Amino acid sequence: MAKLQAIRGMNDILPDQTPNWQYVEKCFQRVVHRFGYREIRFPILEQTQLFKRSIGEVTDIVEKEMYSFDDRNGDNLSLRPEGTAGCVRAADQHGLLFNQQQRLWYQGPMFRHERPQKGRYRQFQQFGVEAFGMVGPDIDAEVIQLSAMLWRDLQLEDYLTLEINNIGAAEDRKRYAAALTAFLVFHASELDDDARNRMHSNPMRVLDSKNPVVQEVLEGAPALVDYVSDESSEHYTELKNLLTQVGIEFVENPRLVRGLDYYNNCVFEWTTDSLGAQGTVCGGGRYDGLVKQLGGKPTVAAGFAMGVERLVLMLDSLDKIPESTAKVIDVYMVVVGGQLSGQAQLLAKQLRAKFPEIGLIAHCGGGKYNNQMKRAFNSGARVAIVLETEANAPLTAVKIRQLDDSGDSHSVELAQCGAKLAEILSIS
RNA sequence: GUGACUGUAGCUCAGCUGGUAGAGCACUGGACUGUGACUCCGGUGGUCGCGGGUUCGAACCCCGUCAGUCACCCCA
Repeated sequence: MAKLQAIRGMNDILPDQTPNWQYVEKCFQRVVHRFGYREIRFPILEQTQLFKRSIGEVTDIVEKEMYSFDDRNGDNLSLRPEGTAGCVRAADQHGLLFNQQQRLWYQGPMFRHERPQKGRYRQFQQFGVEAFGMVGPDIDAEVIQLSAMLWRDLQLEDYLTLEINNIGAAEDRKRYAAALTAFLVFHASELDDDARNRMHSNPMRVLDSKNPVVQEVLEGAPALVDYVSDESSEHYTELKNLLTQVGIEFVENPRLVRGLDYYNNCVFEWTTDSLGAQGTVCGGGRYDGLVKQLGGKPTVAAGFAMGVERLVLMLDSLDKIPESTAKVIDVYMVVVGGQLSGQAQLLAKQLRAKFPEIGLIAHCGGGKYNNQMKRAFNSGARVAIVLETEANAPLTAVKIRQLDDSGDSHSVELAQCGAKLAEILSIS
């Protein structure tokens, strides 16, 4: 029988890595709190229909990347491929949206059946914010500012670039798409297969083709800007002013189009060149029509999502994770001789009760002094408490040894153990 | 979904043109040390990703499959 292993593209995060994740998660929670966003949690599984209607029937995500299946009732369900759809569904279902303003954040696993690659996995962690009920560009600026502040806290600001674009309203895009398709059809012979395949179904996706030949053809293509309404342009201009006022640098990328259909007006991406092919760490924008599209009362919205794996990868490769992140224990209790087990466990219990904040490992499994001391050092503990007696003699004193360079060792009576420990660790 | 490369002990890897698996680290036993050391001696540990095929014989050749890595694609 074949060895059991994790599903392709789904990673185990081992104890050596979890501190890095916790570091990122804490940073995010701190930042989000600063802006007054509240957490919302919603299911990993939803009706497939939700994603089809929000993300778009002809997007790659829905067409070929969703984990969909019929459950025992015959309902077609999907593992969520992103967070916004579920967030909107939950918020609307519970009456959080109509005539209200909401600032929400979420975090959790998303699923997309893609070929695994660096920074791209079939189960991946996303972290996102969604703001509902605010019309002006100030909320766009706010969510961007929130992300920028996270980069600052994570010391990544020098490695990320903000790209923005105005993709206009849905009607604007419809007119533009028609014009673009006409252009592409005219130049079809100069395009690659990929672009030809997409020029009818989703012409705007051709814009961010990486093929230089295609890009050259696109030089002469109609520009989206020319099809965008005045209202939309004003919104965009105002957003740029706001970003400038709060000191956030950006580059305008007229080719920036997002892969999910619900976006409109201002969209943005934070990208890096330190991650290989998966350069986008965070992406978002406005989606004013989505709530209505999903059956709710019209409610404007803006938000973004970021890939936590990519952030952790970035922090790792740039060596931006603080040393202290890996939380180690403080005390390792060395227990020489099986007859001391009971007393060791009792002493450990008392110390843990007395100093709830310290981490204490009481050695289990026997073994000689040398090996236990070795484990004590390798554990990262600051001190070792050594329990050892002559054969069958009662335990009346312990040795507290500092595991730093000093190597100081103190012999103390059992009753004084706690006090001495507190003194050495400078705790009360 | 397409392509390239990779898959040998817990870890890092070696194994020449096919002849019944090796090193270092780690772990562990002992010697020496008033004691995480150093040095020395010994030990545990591998169905060579999995399944077929060719061959007297395959970790090494062929096919398939699974997984990993990177790129395309797409996106976070």
